[in-house]
Amino acid sequence: MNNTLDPSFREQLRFVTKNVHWYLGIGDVAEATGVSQSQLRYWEQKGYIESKKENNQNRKYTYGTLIKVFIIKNYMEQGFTLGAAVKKAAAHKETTELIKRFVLDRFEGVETIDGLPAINLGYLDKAKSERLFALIKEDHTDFKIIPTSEA
Amino acid sequence: MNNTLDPSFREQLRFVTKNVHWYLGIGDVAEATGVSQSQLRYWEQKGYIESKKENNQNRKYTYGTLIKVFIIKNYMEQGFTLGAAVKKAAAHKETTELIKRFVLDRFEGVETIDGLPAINLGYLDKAKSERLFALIKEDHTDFKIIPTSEA
DNA sequence: CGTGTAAGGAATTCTGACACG
DNA sequence: CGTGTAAGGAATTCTGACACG
Repeated sequence: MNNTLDPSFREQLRFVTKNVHWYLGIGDVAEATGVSQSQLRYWEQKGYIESKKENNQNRKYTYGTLIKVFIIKNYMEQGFTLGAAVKKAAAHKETTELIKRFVLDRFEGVETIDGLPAINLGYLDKAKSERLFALIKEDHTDFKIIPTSEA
Repeated sequence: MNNTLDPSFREQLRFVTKNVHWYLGIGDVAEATGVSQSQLRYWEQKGYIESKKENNQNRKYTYGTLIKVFIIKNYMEQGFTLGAAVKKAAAHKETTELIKRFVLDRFEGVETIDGLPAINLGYLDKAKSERLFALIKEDHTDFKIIPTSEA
């Protein structure tokens, strides 16, 4: 239908997450995680992490793999062996995906309430009698419920 | 019902977002957005986007810049000039940061409720009488409020 | 204004081997 | 088991210039 940007934040967010498929180079992953390039190649050879090689060229990593590498590294620093760290990291893999799902499902846009930026999270209940907002404050975020009638 | 692992998911998330500072190469940004490398260099020269050059070497871009580039490109495809597209893209810049703030402030972990993955968003009210959860379902996400006493 | 290209140099990544252990 | 390094080649990115417009 449209491959252009809708003015709505929500549509924008969906559009971006759906259409931007990006990868990181091995140097960027090594730099960000503190895990060496030789470690990354070895971990891949053992099947612990994955990379993509589009045209039989350089390795490219997803964001999920970047995080996985970082978590594995930290478990190793806690004393786990490489193999054990990999197993532990796998338990956390689902989290990022769930958060992404939540944001894509519930993010309706950014508004201003009481002079603060407020994330519109849509209807709180199925009866659609109340709307839920997340008010981003200086050092924390509060929820605020607003009856639909007031809108 | 708590699937809490090692350090809590929350701590893990904070730790990761706080400690993993990653960048993308120009080739990765070009590949992901469909904007050519020469365009990216020109846009930077004009001050529309930024890149970092750690050791006076190759350009590195943040995720925010990646998104900005993608949005600019799409506005241009809608007929806006480069300059106009940049201004429009700027209006969306804050969104990603706010969502990140919200997730870091409110994400308490992933649990299981009614057999579904549920994101624990902490107390709904200041009196801490109710907790808010986001239940991730097949094709949408519902909120669920649970009185603290039931916990 | 905005982007592409050819050119030569610089920085990055590749593989397979070998070292250490 | 897990990582580092030296080596030579391949792929990537750099800048400044020039073209088109």
